[in-house]
Amino acid sequence: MNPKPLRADTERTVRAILEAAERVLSANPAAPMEQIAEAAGVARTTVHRRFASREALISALGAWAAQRFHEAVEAARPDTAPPTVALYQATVNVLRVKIGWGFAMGALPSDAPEVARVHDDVRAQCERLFVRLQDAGEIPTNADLDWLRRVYYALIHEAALEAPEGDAAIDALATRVIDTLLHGIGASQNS
Amino acid sequence: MNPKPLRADTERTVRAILEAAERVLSANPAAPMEQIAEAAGVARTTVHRRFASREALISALGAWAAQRFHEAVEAARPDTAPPTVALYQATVNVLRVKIGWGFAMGALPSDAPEVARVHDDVRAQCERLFVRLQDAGEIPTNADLDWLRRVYYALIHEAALEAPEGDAAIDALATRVIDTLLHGIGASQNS
DNA sequence: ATAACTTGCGTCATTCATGTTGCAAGTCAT
DNA sequence: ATGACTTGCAACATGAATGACGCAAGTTAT
Repeated sequence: MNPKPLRADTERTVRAILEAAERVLSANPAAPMEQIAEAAGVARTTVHRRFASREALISALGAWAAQRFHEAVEAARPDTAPPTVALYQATVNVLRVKIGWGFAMGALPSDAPEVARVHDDVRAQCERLFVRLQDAGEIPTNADLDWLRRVYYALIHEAALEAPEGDAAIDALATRVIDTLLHGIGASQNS
Repeated sequence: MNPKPLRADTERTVRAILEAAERVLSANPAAPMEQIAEAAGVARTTVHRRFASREALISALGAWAAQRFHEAVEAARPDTAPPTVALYQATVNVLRVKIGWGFAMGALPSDAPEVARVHDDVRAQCERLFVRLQDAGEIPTNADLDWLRRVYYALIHEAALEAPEGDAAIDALATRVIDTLLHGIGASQNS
């Protein structure tokens, strides 16, 4: 997909800029390019060299996050692994990405068709997984799958705000999300 | 609270501007004042006459929405009505406000202490209501009340995106929110 | 080692949003 | 009806963000 492999130099710079953009813009979506450059430890002109315009940077940020999102779901093998396992693994993986790239994933008006395509793909995978969960008897067959998916996204979004560090904490978070999704507030599940 | 009662003229203009700001900014938070003025059907200078700066307008918008939010919860008598009734009524009322003032309520970095105070008040009312629901046996006593409240907010936020018109639709939405909150995805409650 | 590339810095042009003011015409309250 | 207030319009001032250059110094790959 990349006809010309980037120089090691360049790649480091691009990554630094994207990470800085996530950090700065999540605090203030209207932050000027200069703040992003400063946070990335580069000159403002360098940002403009890598990303022609502010819009291009935002767009690239969205595409980058969408890619990580897609990888996170793929890694859970939602179409082949046992559905309850896949749901748990996908939750953990997506939580990780969302904690680090929350702005780029959520508060971004991504009008890019390429990004929309990835999100549609993930949505389709999510819905297939829910159907598999229904077949396994984990979800009632009369459940509204669209509402289910929206609640699932919303719970992940909410949980990611806690932004814990350790693996154990993220496991606990994922467990809580799935518990709440399937059984609502109340006693934790004893499976 | 208002030492000088506004002229009928002025009040209409102010309301039109606030409503336009909600509409325009929810579509594009960085929209220039001119777009807001246009949407309100007034000249740009008039907006500046009523609100000294952009920041002042945003702040007033947040304060206005916070007020409606507070009224919505108050009207449900959360401290005196039977807790399940209060929960339902508060959900319906807040959904109404949130549908019309979603931007001002949610996507607003309200640093104003006055607004923060109102939100804190509502949060306290919400938590008292949850305790009453625990006492009534509707919520397990081992529930994490903070997580519960955050999920409740998130579900209302998500439900409000459907933005239905009729009373019946909002009733259905509130029922779904509470059902999901208490029992998770699955068969609807048969109370 | 060398050729190609990248970066930082200073500089400049341009565009755009914001905020202000004065005045004529219209609206409101009493 | 009258005095006070509000609005639209046009014009102006200002500041900030964006984006583009060229050049000297440093880095990378082969």
